[in-house]
Amino acid sequence: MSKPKNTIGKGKKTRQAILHKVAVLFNEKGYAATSMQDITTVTGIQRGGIYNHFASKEALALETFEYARSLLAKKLLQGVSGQKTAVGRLKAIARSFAELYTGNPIFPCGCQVLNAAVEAKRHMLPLRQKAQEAINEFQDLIIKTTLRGIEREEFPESTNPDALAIIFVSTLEGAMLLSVLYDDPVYLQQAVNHLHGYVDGLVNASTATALNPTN
Amino acid sequence: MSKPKNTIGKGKKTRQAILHKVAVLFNEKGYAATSMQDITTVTGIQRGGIYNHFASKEALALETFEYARSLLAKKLLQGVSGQKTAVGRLKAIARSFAELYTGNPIFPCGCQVLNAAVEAKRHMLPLRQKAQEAINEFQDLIIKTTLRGIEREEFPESTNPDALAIIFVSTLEGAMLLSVLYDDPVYLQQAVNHLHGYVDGLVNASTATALNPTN
DNA sequence: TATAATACCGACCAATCGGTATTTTAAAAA
DNA sequence: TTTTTAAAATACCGATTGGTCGGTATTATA
Repeated sequence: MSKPKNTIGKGKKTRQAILHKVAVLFNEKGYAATSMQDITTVTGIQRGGIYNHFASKEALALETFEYARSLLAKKLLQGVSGQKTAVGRLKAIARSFAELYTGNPIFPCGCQVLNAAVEAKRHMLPLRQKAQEAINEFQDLIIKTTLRGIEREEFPESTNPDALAIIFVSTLEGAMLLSVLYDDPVYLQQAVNHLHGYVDGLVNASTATALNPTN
Repeated sequence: MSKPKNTIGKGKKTRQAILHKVAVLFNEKGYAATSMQDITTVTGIQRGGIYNHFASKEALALETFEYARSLLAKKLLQGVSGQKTAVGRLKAIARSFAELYTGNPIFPCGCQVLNAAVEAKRHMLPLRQKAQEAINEFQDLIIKTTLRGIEREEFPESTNPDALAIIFVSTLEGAMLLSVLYDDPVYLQQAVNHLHGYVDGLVNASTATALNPTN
């Protein structure tokens, strides 16, 4: 009656389900505080089943991080895609980032990148490296957007894209931390307002002193 | 030959030593990833000796947090004390915060408050609360300094102290995270520059639009 | 249908976990 | 000194850790 179809993997399906549920779990509890027991509970799959898909707890952590990172990056870019001007895109980046962690976020308890960066400081170097790469990617997006804004003459030549990227990432990640800590979106909102005003300030001022290279 | 003096506790001395060394350890590895074994190694004191001073691993974590918090707060205030104007004090707060985590910090691997806030999200609620209180204290310092600046007419009446405090804390904590993640002080330095320019902007502009209440 | 491959379970492992009770040692008081 | 008290070390506990492995469903290929 039913063509079995070449369903590309039924195991891949559960593998994805594991990735998603464990990504949520790791983000809530942290890697070290999460036991394999917790993982079997949240996935409904026993130890043997988990280890059939992933070589170790650490390998699972690295894959969940990658899974969450790409998903969040996709969402962020979606929120930016509508904008045509560099100013609009930069503002959308801030707004879209804030929306990732406001309301009903895909992954509660804050940004995976920040959480991973904090947990993987000296040990778990592979995860630390992945966090670095994720931030690099975020910064590159901002830098390239800013450069394009300079080309389009939205921003003065003196604008420093690297410095702007640092301020963006720092402010957004810091505000996200506070919003999670107090369970209150006001911190993220305030950060978005601040960054919007900051970008506007670059446009209006023909002599942008704030972003000149100072070191 | 030697008066033993009424040395108020020799146990208190080792207790302090434990607090300091374990505060460093927790900040580097995190609470969950640190075992009592690690603690005996770093302190040179066996399990029984540790539990003679602290009721549990969690109690030890709470006390080390409090120890580090008060020590860092003291250092921060030292860096601010020389300033008389509100502008000078706000700038000193940013600079002094950055110096806490640059060069040879007392506690490597970043800010205890941020680290605790990340690790203690849903579980370890007591630690989470302590992190909230620490941030409250930091914000209050900035808010009160700003209010004083308004009274002294350094800042226009329209200045929003709460919003300014949020931007300060967000930017500094976020930049500190990046400086730890990349092991590069440039992020903190850039954040300090940005905040200094931001404060200057408030002074010069009689119509400060960026900080108006927008929600 | 028979056959092969995959997915999953659950008992089990040595090691380590946080914590306790007891003993030994050192310091303080008499 | 002697006595008393506090601090540190030792030995040990039950529970849990991440991980393994043989066996068994389930699914895909034919």
